[in-house]
Amino acid sequence: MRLDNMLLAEGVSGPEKGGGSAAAAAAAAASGGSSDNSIEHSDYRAKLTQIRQIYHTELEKYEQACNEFTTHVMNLLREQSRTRPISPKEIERMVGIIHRKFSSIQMQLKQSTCEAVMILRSRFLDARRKRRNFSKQATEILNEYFYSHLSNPYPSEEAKEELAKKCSITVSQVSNWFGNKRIRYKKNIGKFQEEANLYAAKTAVTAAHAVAAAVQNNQTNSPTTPNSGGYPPSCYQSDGRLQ
DNA sequence: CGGTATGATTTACT
DNA sequence: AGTAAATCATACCG
Repeated sequence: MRLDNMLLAEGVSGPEKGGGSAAAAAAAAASGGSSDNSIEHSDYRAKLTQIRQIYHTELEKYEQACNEFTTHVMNLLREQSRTRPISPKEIERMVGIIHRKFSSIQMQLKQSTCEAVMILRSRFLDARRKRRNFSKQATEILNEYFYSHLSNPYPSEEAKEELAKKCSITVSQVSNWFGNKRIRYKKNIGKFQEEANLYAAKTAVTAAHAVAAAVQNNQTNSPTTPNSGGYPPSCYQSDGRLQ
């Protein structure tokens, strides 16, 4: 039936103690397959797990109640069997009725669980749709990286992960940011000149500090220029592609 | 309120 | 798979 499939797909009625994996898969599926799950999704997963737990405990309760009630009725019938003949067919019929009643109750449980999941999902999607600007600190870090790698502002996967961690955002958000930044910078370099100078100066200062520290440590290495090709905004081209 | 900045999504290309 | 470019939707600010 429909509800069962839905709950199964949502990881609610799947492997009972499978842990987050099923829920994570469900979350990934819910978000349309884009598997950028990591941070924001933990909240979603936690709530889904909660729903699943409630669902299972309730289901078990109903199951137990059904069994109890069945045995109770059986006992009653057995008692009655002393006064009047009771065919096995009648017993079967009674049990059938009871089970049907309880399964209809379970259906209600499934339905409300489904509703809860749907609400949770829509909230989750809404939260995703809402845009929040990154913190000042995060943009600071991202800009620092961008302008200090202006000649090749394409962070590797590891670099993205590190930036994501530093900024407490997801890796795909870092990718988005760099995508937007690259295109917007290229589109109007002039508008970003001030910002570029600012961050160039900032990294220069930190580099100077590093050099000073190195000198103080008597490490007379030649200061490896931190890749910032220099102030001229030499527009990056990704290997052979002219702007 | 209107304009701009900005994060996210979509589309197309390689 | 990763990116450019266009576009969408919202946040932010005067």
